[in-house]
Amino acid sequence: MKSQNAPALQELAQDFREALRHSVYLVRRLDADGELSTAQLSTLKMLLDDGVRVGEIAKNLGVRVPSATEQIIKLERAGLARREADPDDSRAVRVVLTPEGRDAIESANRRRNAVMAGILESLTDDDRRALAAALPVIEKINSTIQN
Amino acid sequence: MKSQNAPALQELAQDFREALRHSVYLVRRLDADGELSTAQLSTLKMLLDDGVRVGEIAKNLGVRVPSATEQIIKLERAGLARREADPDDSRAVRVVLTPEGRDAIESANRRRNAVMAGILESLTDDDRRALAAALPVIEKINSTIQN
DNA sequence: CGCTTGATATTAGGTTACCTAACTATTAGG
DNA sequence: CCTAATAGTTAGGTAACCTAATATCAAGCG
Repeated sequence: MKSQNAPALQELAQDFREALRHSVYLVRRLDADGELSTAQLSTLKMLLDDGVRVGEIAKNLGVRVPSATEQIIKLERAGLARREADPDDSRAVRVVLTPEGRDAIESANRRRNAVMAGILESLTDDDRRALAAALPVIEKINSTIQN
Repeated sequence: MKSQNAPALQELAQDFREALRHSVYLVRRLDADGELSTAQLSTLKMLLDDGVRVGEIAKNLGVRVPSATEQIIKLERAGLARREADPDDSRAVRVVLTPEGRDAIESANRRRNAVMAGILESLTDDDRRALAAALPVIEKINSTIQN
């Protein structure tokens, strides 16, 4: 079994990487609607559990702390997030969503989900089932970024 | 059935977009090994069918022509690709891989596939099966970028 | 208590990869 | 033949990442 799995693993790795690499461009296109950039939406979504520290945002996104800071400053200037002092640790900063930020997530998602739904609509039921079954797996793989 | 599918479609679109957005960061990490950037590997791979025009590369990647030109110039300077005059249309340019370019694809893929295979190894057989089943679907979705 | 070590975040400066607009060269159609 | 469309490049700008350096604060230890 091992000797049968080993080559399949390599091939799966190759094909999956290829698919993800292509998806990078798809995401860019989907997000190029002038609402929120991919990076800003990703950063905003981190704030849905209230009061997140900058370092955590960076870790969860898989970027360095200065990159997270930069995004947060942009979100703050746009009125979508706010930085507050951490009561427990005055080195730290707690980033919170503003109501406008919450709305912005909603709005960007609505529009982009509609576009994606339009694409998914052209698939077969089997295709959609296969996709749905793989999503938890993909998220499991994505979560390895945090280490 | 339609009325049952409609909400599921929205939810699937949302979840899939979320997964892909996260994957953007995973791909960035995987490709941050100093070999070839994501953009350069993607551009190089376009050249595997020999003699591709700049406009086609751009279209297939989902970027504008000047962005493709920029990548091609970098690849050319690195000795990985070459631009040749199109015999049929002297406005056009045919981009071809050099042997070094072919090697570079090989080498970048080998290393990164190994990392990805390591991640996939920690999954269950069912997970890998689900992932494999979804890959053609994802590529089908990705291919909508060209329009 | 005071000092050093480590952690948290920001600032500064640089790179990559995209974009639009403007330009050059060539083809094709009326 | 001349105008309109097409292919590509150049110029200039922006977004999002990075590393290195800095300022602040926390925590442990002599």
